[in-house]
Amino acid sequence: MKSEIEVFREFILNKGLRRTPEREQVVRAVFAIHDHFDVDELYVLLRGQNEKISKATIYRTIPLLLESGLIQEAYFEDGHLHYEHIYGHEHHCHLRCLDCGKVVEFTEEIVKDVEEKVGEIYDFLVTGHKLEVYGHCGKCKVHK
Amino acid sequence: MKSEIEVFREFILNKGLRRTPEREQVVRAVFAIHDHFDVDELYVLLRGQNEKISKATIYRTIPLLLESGLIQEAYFEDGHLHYEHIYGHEHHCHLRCLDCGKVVEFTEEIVKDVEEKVGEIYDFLVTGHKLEVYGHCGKCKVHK
DNA sequence: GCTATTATTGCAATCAGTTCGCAATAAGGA
DNA sequence: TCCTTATTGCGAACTGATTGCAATAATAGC
Repeated sequence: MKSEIEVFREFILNKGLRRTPEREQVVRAVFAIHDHFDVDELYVLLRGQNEKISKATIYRTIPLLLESGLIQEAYFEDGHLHYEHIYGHEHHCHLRCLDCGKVVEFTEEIVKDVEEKVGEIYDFLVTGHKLEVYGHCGKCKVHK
Repeated sequence: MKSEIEVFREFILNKGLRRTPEREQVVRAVFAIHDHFDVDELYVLLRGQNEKISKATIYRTIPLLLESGLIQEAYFEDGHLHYEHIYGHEHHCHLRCLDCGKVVEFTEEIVKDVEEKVGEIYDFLVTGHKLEVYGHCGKCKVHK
């Protein structure tokens, strides 16, 4: 299996874009975080490694990562989007605690069937889904 | 079944808040739009009816509508959240076209089972879910 | 390897959506 | 009817994200 950097380089090449150290730093940071992240976390991580990268560049790199399929939007919270890397990971859904914000990942094959069924009914070429289940986690639900 | 205004009034009363014409205008606007909406659309609608309401008040009313269960967040797009009224409507999911932005609503009972199952496994008190299936609609997929 | 072309970067200015401070207003209890 | 204080509207402020521009650096052609 290709590494994420290889996938990214192929993508960049195919699009006729340029391979820059800044973009690859972002790719590495994204795959160094094994959790959901936002732009600011990437920025802090890279700056902490003495990488000289601007936030604007990170913002400009995000759409490339989305388009190349390396990351996807995970959820919107605290006024901005959070992402997660998906390359090399099987698809999963999120279970979120409305009180403490804890997020658990789970997989559910049956949603694939829903995708297929809905796509047929409404004549869509379905490419994916996002399922978020929410409620109150074990710790938080005792206070309810 | 209680009307949305009645539900809202009860909520306001229970919270010890005050019943104001501005808040009720927002409730009416929300239920006058039979589609997804954002804050600006509410504002334009209300202003078009010569209602003198400020955007700040609409922003301040949204959390009340969420908490009272009259509306829910539908999706994040174009840099801001979009909502939909849910009181009096059965739960539904969204099928979205990634190209033209078209949104189709559908219902899928099976997701309820997923909720239950996942809640048990991870010890969550599940209160709801959000499922968004995306792809390319009939019109847009021909260009792919 | 060198040069020319032009995509990319960093910075600061800008923009859009949302929140906040504050004085004026008005809801609801006494 | 009066009093207390929540709510409103306004504009300023804030935040996340985008953009214009000059400097830089990646690629293609020689």
